[in-house]
Amino acid sequence: MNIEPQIKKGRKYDQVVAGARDVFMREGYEGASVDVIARDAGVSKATLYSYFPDKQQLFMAVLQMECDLQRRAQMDIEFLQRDVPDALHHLACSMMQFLLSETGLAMFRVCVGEANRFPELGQAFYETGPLTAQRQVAEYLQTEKAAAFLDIQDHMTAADTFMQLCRTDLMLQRLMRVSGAPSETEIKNTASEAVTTFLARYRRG
Amino acid sequence: MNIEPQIKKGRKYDQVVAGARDVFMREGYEGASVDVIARDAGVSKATLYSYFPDKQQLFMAVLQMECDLQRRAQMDIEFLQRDVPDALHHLACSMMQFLLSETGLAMFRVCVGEANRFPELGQAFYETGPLTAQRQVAEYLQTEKAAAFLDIQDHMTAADTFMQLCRTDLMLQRLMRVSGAPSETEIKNTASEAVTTFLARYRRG
DNA sequence: CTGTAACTAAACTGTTCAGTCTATATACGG
DNA sequence: CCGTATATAGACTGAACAGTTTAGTTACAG
Repeated sequence: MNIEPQIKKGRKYDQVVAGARDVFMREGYEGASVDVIARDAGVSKATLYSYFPDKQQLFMAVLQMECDLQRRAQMDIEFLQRDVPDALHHLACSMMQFLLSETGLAMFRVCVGEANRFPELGQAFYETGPLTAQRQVAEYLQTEKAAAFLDIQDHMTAADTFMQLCRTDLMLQRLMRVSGAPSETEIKNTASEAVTTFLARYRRG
Repeated sequence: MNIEPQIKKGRKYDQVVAGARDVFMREGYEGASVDVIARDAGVSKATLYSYFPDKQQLFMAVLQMECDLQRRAQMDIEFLQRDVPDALHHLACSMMQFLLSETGLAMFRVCVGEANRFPELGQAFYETGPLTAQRQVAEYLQTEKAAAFLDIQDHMTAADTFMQLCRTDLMLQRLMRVSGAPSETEIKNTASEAVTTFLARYRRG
């Protein structure tokens, strides 16, 4: 009888994925050696290979888990009550917080870097990550409250614009290792900027 | 006496860089083997190593050259005469054309993927690529003609917004290998969208 | 206490690849 | 036509690393 709900067989599954997550995010896909992953996960290589047929499958599992986590975290719906500009600002901040975090950047970096060699990887990431987020934003924009305030024809395009306005130069600089983690106020200012532009475009009347 | 201006010693320098360019852009940094580069460049491995001390230096040279090329190409100033919305549309199109091209994507992909292991690489790319482009846009926005039409406080921020509006979901999809090359009209539509939003925010009055 | 399933350390295999080296060939200035 | 510069093919070294195998250990159910 098991008390812990085991996602898959064996007690060390989570441990393996957690270790893999760390190493992949730190070193990228090619840079991460399976030996190091096993060591970091506190698990033997043989055990690792009893859970996953190969390195690529392991990586996909990590990615899937990471995207799920973020999706669940984003589902903060307390912000539906605020008035629209406020809600958008809140949304922009939480989006940027993730995009600019080490984890968010690392995932993006690895997927971008490896998309050529593993197209299914890039596609999986695109769908569970950015596309899902875009859908969530579009959904919000169709809310009664938002629709009363905004004049939008194509909700997916508008959502894309909004997200794009959150991915500013700040993100590029972090991606390219030009600068370190941005301050809280930097994020807030950028978010305000994004909301201002978005509202200039889509505010009703 | 040489007729061709040789950038560095030896007649095969350009050949090596050209070959390296192709392979790196096709396979990424790790994926590109030096043997393949040498073969593709029509040069022996020993020759290659007589020009460059190691793989990384070779890669940096390729990157530098590519950025220079694009910078020079962007310097199309015939568009200064058009009225502002037209000029912006033109600019957006030419920007997207590059960002969405195989070359543009490949450079971005490799730099992003490798920025962790080679921080100086990411920084070099950021400066010779996106930052330089941003400066050019900001410069245009300070033109008499543009300044008369637009109400901008912070030109670099405005330039960033403009560029960001050009890097839409289209680019993300291409980066992640979700879709193939976009059609001319897709680019034009997206550019129009970007210009509309930009003008909504910054048009004077 | 026993049997089985999961786990372990570590050696092993086969491959890939950066970078070196050697012995040879071509080109070109003087 | 000679001598040096540069080029060539391809063998070689040494390291890294994915994935396998083996022989032995732990944990736990019954």
